[in-house]
Amino acid sequence: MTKQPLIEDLKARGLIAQMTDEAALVAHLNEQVVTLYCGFDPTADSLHLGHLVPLLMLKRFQDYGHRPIALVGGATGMIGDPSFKAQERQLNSTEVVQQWSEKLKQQISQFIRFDENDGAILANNYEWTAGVDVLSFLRDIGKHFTVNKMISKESVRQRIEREDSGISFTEFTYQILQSYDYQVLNERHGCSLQIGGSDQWGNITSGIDLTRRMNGNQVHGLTLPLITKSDGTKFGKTEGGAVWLSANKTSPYAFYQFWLQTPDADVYRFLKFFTFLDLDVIEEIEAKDKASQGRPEAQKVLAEEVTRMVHGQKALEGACRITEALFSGDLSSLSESDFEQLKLDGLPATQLPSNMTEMPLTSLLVDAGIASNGKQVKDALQRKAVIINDNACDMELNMATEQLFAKAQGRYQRFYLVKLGKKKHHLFYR
RNA sequence: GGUGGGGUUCCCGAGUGGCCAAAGGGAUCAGACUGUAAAUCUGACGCGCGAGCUUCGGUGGUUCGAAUCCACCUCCCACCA
Repeated sequence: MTKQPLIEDLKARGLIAQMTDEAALVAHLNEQVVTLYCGFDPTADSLHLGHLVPLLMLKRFQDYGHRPIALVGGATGMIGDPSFKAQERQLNSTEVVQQWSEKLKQQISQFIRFDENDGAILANNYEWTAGVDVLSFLRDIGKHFTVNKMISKESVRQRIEREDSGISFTEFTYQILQSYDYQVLNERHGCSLQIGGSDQWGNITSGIDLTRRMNGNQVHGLTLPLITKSDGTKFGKTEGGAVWLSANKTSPYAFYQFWLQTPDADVYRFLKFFTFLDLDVIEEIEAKDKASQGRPEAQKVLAEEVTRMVHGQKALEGACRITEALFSGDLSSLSESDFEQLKLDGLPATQLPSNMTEMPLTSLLVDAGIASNGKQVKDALQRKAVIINDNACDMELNMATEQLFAKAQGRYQRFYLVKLGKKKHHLFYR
């Protein structure tokens, strides 16, 4: 296989924001199997899309023969990274952080091979941080940091200079902890490269300094760009908040839909960021899309690739089945078992309550989670945007829930596909 | 501990006795147009189908009436000690 050099590929994909001495790093990567690490702090019980790029980055390195260490921040997660955060964070309890750490470990193992002899390492910094006593910490580690330097970091500057917020000593110390990780990993595993989001640059360079001072080793750093959207809104968010990698928090179907709705202006960039497709393949797709009128193929490719990677082939097929059924427009072709299958595939579904006499349609839909409040439903009703089994409803029918969901109205007497707007679908059944 | 400045609906941010469910912007949702895209335009945006109900850090008070005035408390920030 004639792959182009790793760094060249990463550059071409737009995946590098900053790196320490490029020539030295390239040479280093060419000479040997490099052990590199990236940290993931447990700030929730699942990783989300923001973590995906660095995670895939580890895999990219692994595919090129290097050895990744995925570090779960059981210790750093207890402290909270202040980097570019406007406000002090709420501390989580030890138990919660540990629980979350376990969840992250499981997720990370889906992406990176940890099973081989010379393979990757899954570590938790709690292991070497929890037992350090204060005096040792201050004398052995703290002595290598000057406050002057710590204060001048761009990542904490706004917190220090801001009028309306400060920074606790706890969070201020974060960079020391992360630096310590690098030093320990260098010592134990010969780790010589740390990667992370571009907000991590300050923490990474701190760690490089500490490693040089304590271990006498010159190590490297590389950061990835922040993923932006062309319209300036935040990437990775939907109505319901973050898009999670856990199927329990974001269903494969919702995940697939998220990618399918990628704007044209972003989709080719995202293909480079989030898939392992070769660059010339991506270019080919782009060229083809440009040549053809109408709807591009790229979103579909993106959605398929990423959903398969995160949730697996079976889940992808389920997501496609739902998509096909809901957006092809023809409900009448669905058999009774098709409906059952949609339910299994993860189309949001709710059993109808037994008594709907007094229940407005708004309440039913809000309770099912289709809309967050009745006003949205009301608005939709007024615009005839609520559709039950192909029949548009209006405001007059709001109190007629019982007859709307009467047996005779149901497909096979029991299925009701409710559409709110063009994209929100929900299955009711009895 | 002292002095000063703050805490408004998801976010930013106006409002300083009635005209305030509270300007404006952002985010979000829906409609038109499209390609489940973008841009644009329109509407919604505390809760409730509705009558109506509950908000402006907290508690009390002044007043016919308070987000707006007073007291106390609380939290945040800056400077000084």
